[in-house]
Formats: sequence, C-alpha cells, structure tokens
Amino acid sequence: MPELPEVQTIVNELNSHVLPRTVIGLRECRPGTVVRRTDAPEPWRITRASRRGKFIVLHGEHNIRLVAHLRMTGKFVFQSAEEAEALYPSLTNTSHTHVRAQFTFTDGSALLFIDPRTFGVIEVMTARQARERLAGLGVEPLSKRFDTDYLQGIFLKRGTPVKALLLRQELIAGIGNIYASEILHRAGIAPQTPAAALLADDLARLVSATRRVLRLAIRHGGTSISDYRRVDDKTGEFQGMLRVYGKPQCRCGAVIQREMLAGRSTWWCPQCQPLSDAKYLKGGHR
DNA sequence: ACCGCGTCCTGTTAGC
DNA sequence: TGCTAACAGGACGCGG
Repeated sequence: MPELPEVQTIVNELNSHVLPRTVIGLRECRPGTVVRRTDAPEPWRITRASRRGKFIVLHGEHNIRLVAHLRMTGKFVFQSAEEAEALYPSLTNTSHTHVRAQFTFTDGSALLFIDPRTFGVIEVMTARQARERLAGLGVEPLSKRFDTDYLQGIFLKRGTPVKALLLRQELIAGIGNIYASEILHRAGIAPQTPAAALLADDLARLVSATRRVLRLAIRHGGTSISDYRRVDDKTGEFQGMLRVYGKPQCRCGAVIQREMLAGRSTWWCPQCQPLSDAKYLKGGHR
C-alpha cells in the first residue's frame, strides 16, 4: 500500500503529533515483526522520523535507529495516554485488531504498529546499520538528482516496459503500483513502452509528472484505497484525484485499459497514452 | 541482465 | 446465501 506520499504523510504526522517522545517499552505482539540487530536499552528517546524511499526511519538517542517498512497493509496509530489507559491492561484487545507491535512512552501514550497481512517489519539497529540497510535504494524522485539525465542513464539499452522500471526501488525509491500508473498517465506515456524507446521529450514529461503527482499526493495526505490511514486514523484525499488507477473511464472519454504488467495490475488510457510504434522503430533517445 | 513466477499473510470482493 | 477463487498498495529469491 503505502508508497512515497503515504509514507511521507505518516512521517510528517509522527514529527508533528508524536515525536519527540521517550520509549519505555517496545513490545512485539507477533513474532517476526520486530527484528533486533542491536540492543536498545530502555528508556530511550526518539527525536524525529524521516523517510527514505518507502522506509520510515525513527531516529533515537544512543545512536539507535528504527527502520520500519509498512509493505502492503502496515500502519502506525497513535494513542493518547487517555486512550491507551482506557484499554489497559488488555493491550492487545484494543479497538484495532492486527496489532503487531506496540511502543509505550513515558507519558502513558502509545504507538501501535498494525498490519493485517504481517509483511511489515520494524528493525532495531545502529545508525551505521541503518545506513547500510538503505544504501541500495535508488534516487529520491523529489530530489534534484532525479532528472532526465538520470532517467536516460537507467533506461539506456533496456527493453523493459517503463512501468516495471519505475517500480524498481534500487533505481528510483518510493514509487509503487498506484503512482506508477498515475505518473505515466499524466506524462502521456503508455506503461508498456520499452524504456529505451523513450524520447528526450518523454523523459522530460516523465520527470515533471513524477514530481507533480508525488507532491500533489503528499499535499493531500496520500491515497486511501482501502486500509491506509494516517497516524491520526484519518484517510488521505488523493484517491479523489486518481485518473486511471481503478477508474472505468478516462476524463477524455476513452475506456481505461487494465493489464497485468510485471505481475502488477496496470491501468492506462489508450487515447492519452498511445503506444507509438514509430518511436520504437527509431529506438534509443533523442 | 532480464522476466515471470511463487512466496510471505489476511481480508475483501466477484462470480458461480 | 454460501462457497471458492482471484486479487490487493511490496519486495525478495528462484529458475529459465
């Protein structure tokens, strides 16, 4: 589920509503959810949260970092001291099911890690280990390094459909299945287009569409398709601005097509994102 | 190097 | 209505 805009929204809300706080307990409610690569002597203070790709990093004293990945269905839900106390001592028996881990803070408040499909993980590690963990990620699509030159480099001689490459975290960090479709639609590029067949003009539109879509989505608190919720349990608002993902019809009137590409459902408008054979024949950039 | 597939899980929905 | 199968926002590892 959570892609860059959702993860950024969560990080922003952790920073504005939850952190800094001091942890007196990190309880693993389901084995395998919390991976301890270093000791975190409690209590310890979490000062702030940051994002790298789709990872959430919680920065703490004693050089401790918590690196969390929400995968498909993970979410953080904050409980004030009053809310947490009302449910004590049946901590797992909260109004939420699927609580996989729980942070308890010195002021009695709590942060729940909820994840029905249990793919999500929270890793406790040192700052150095965290750097290594995240070292393999590609450029941040909202950074200056993400430009047409960069795309040209990673698309060079690749016949892979451009959408499959947008999803590769070691190339570009943070784009997932929904935004890949939305970005390509706004760039006017068919998802099946072989990456190397994109022209300089296409790359420029792809860069600007990526920035535009991700920024807009962040501004609207992300996309809530089914179970994504913000830390305060509110929904995001970007789902109202989706143009192809899950849509029957494009605003241009054409019927939206759906196809499995690289194992993921892919949505596009055949009219706004034409498959141009002429481009392939020319091949390469420029 | 690349592709598709199965895998980790649970929940929801579409179809019979 | 009730059962079953397909599918779901992610990522990794395998074999071809």
